[in-house]
Amino acid sequence: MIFSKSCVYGLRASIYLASISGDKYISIKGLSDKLDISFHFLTKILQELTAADLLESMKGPKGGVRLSRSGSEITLKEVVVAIDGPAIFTECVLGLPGCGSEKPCPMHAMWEDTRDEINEVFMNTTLQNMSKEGKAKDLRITPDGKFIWS
Amino acid sequence: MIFSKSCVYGLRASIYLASISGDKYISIKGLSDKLDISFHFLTKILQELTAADLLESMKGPKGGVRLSRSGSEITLKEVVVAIDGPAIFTECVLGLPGCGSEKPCPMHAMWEDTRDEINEVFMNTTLQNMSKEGKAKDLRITPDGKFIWS
DNA sequence: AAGTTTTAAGACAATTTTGTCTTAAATATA
DNA sequence: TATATTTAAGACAAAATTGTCTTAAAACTT
Ligand code: SF4
Ligand code: SF4
Repeated sequence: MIFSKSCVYGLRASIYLASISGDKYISIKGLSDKLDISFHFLTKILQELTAADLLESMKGPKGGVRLSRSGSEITLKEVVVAIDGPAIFTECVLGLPGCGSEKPCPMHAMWEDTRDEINEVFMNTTLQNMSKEGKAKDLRITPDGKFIWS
Repeated sequence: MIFSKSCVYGLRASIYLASISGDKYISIKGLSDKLDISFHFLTKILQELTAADLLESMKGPKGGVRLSRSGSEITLKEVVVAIDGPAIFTECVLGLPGCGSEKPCPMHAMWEDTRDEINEVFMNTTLQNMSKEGKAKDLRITPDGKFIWS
């Protein structure tokens, strides 16, 4: 699996948050119901995104989380890096330490271009790109087909 | 991490085996020393490759493992699929079940091309490609720099 | 001010992955 | 045939990831 489950959950939640207009806080309970992710687990993941300043949170009634910037200003790469770290964009197949520097591994040449393309794609795609695409075409972001954009 | 550790170890060992000429069996103990991988763990991984008919094994003195075909006829993709399964070549970012079919996720469009490129690269690169490259340029396939091609 | 709702923090448990060890079976050699 | 060497198989342990639960702190409501 390319990304950890935490990362996938973080992406799903971020994309969904980007689909919501206004600056209201959305409760994590609501998110976890909608996205079919364990509430406490999702809370921990979103805390990482809050710590990375991608989300803002508010306690109490009317509290919850929201994007700290417009969804058009947050890239998928930022979300991935906040949860899984930058390895996928900088390292490679054999995962040798000190990659790409003086002594590469044999796979470096074959992998470098692909890795850079992954980097490009994730750096150039925003949460808004994904939420608009998903909403417009009514695409799912959960395993079951029950998810409904709001 | 894109591939599991088992998969990375399997790739390292396969590439090294492809660098050895002749049809001698190479002992797993020798491999594990050379590649700095736990002997028993490597044994288990190589058993998967043997079960997938990528390696042949022989017990007893003079026993060990060897490629079942020429390194020029075994692709990196075959090794990866044997250990980690085909998911990376067929699935995607959000890892939703039944991917790419009737109801894709919003990331499908952005990811499809990259995923197919990964597939191409791994399908078109052989163990011999990698071992020749590594041997010719004396590139490392282990974390420490002590590895020496033989 | 008191009570309710919600995130924060962290302890804890379950699962998966990674790694170790023991025993058995097969093969070569003496 | 007896012994040593090596893979096969699987039990077991350690570590990382994933998931659950409890308590505390903050913010709103009455
Ligand atoms: S040399 Fe290149 S391909 Fe090899 S491990 Fe390092 S970054 Fe990855
Ligand atoms: S729809 Fe495409 S990108 Fe989304 S999970 Fe399925 S294969 Fe991956």
